[in-house]
Amino acid sequence: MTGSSIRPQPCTDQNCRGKHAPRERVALAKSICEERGVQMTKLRQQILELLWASGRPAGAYELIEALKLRDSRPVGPPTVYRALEFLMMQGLVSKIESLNAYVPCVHPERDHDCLFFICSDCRASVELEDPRIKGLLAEDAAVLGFVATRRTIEVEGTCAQCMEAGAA
Amino acid sequence: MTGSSIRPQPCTDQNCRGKHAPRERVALAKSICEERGVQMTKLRQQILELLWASGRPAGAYELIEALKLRDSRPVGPPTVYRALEFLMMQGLVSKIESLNAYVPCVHPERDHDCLFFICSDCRASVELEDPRIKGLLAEDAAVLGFVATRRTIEVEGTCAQCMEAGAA
DNA sequence: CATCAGCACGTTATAACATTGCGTCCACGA
DNA sequence: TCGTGGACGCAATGTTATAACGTGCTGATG
Repeated sequence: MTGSSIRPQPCTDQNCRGKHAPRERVALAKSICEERGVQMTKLRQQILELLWASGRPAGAYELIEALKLRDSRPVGPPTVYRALEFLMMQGLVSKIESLNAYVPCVHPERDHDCLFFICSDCRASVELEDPRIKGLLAEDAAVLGFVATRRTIEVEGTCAQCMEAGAA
Repeated sequence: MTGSSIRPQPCTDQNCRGKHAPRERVALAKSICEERGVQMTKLRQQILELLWASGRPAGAYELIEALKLRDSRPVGPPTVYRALEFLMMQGLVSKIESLNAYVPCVHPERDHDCLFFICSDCRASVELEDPRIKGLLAEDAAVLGFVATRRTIEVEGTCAQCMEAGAA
């Protein structure tokens, strides 16, 4: 047990996804963009909504499909990738590298830098923040004289629900 | 500073890549396979050697090219991907997800679970072990009731050499 | 010895993910 | 009114990864 000092800030309990209404998160994203003087266009917003609606990491081509279905809007890959890039720049979306998929960031209002737990079974992902890990990474980087710009931390495995289901 | 307790085990100093001779590491890999009763075939060994020779993360298709050049041996993508999968299973190679590229593991003899620092400038990567981070991840996973099987920790940025070069 | 199982690897095709390059439209300010 | 810059449309292409199926070797067993 390292059970001392600073605890992780997992949004108080572990699964924010259920707690924050997608609409509210999208509204928050819009206000953030406004503050920053950048444009939350219709396309960008739709993509963010789709990601929130999805409940699990979504690939770019899934989003293309979804946009086509949702309002018969045919968009090409570059369009979607540009929108995703914008959303990532703004910290509203993260890419899960090990899945080549994208998820909405639960706390764009805070400075992110997230840690993802990804269930190989149900394909869901949970986002967590753990400043202690961030600290250790900073420490290790300092030892190497390395100046970090981006961190990717992904843990694959089986989530609690799937463990139970599997055990049954 | 968290400068107490257990320190990372970065192979004593930070950049093993220079210290361990590729040949010796390949030999080690072979002996490990032998112990485990799995086959280090010619192809697998060649790929491992190429990765060691490369000095930086190499993509699967780069390896295909290299094999073609090296001994006019034309292999298809599935062949290379299978070999890489084997090497990863044995802990001899890791995939850098954020680059879609592969690197040889410096310490297959130890239980790995590595942390990579990747320079966006020179494209080199440095592998580190930090048991403290592993511990924190385990702790966070436990809180979620999550059973982890694989960890991906990648830090992108600029390495010390490139920082200096850039500053000049 | 025949045979059969297991495996590594070969081969073709295709899926999945991502980018380049260029053109158009539109809002906004000079 | 014109020019500028950002966002998007679009065609083509590049890059990464896998599916599906076939072949050849090796080693165990009857």
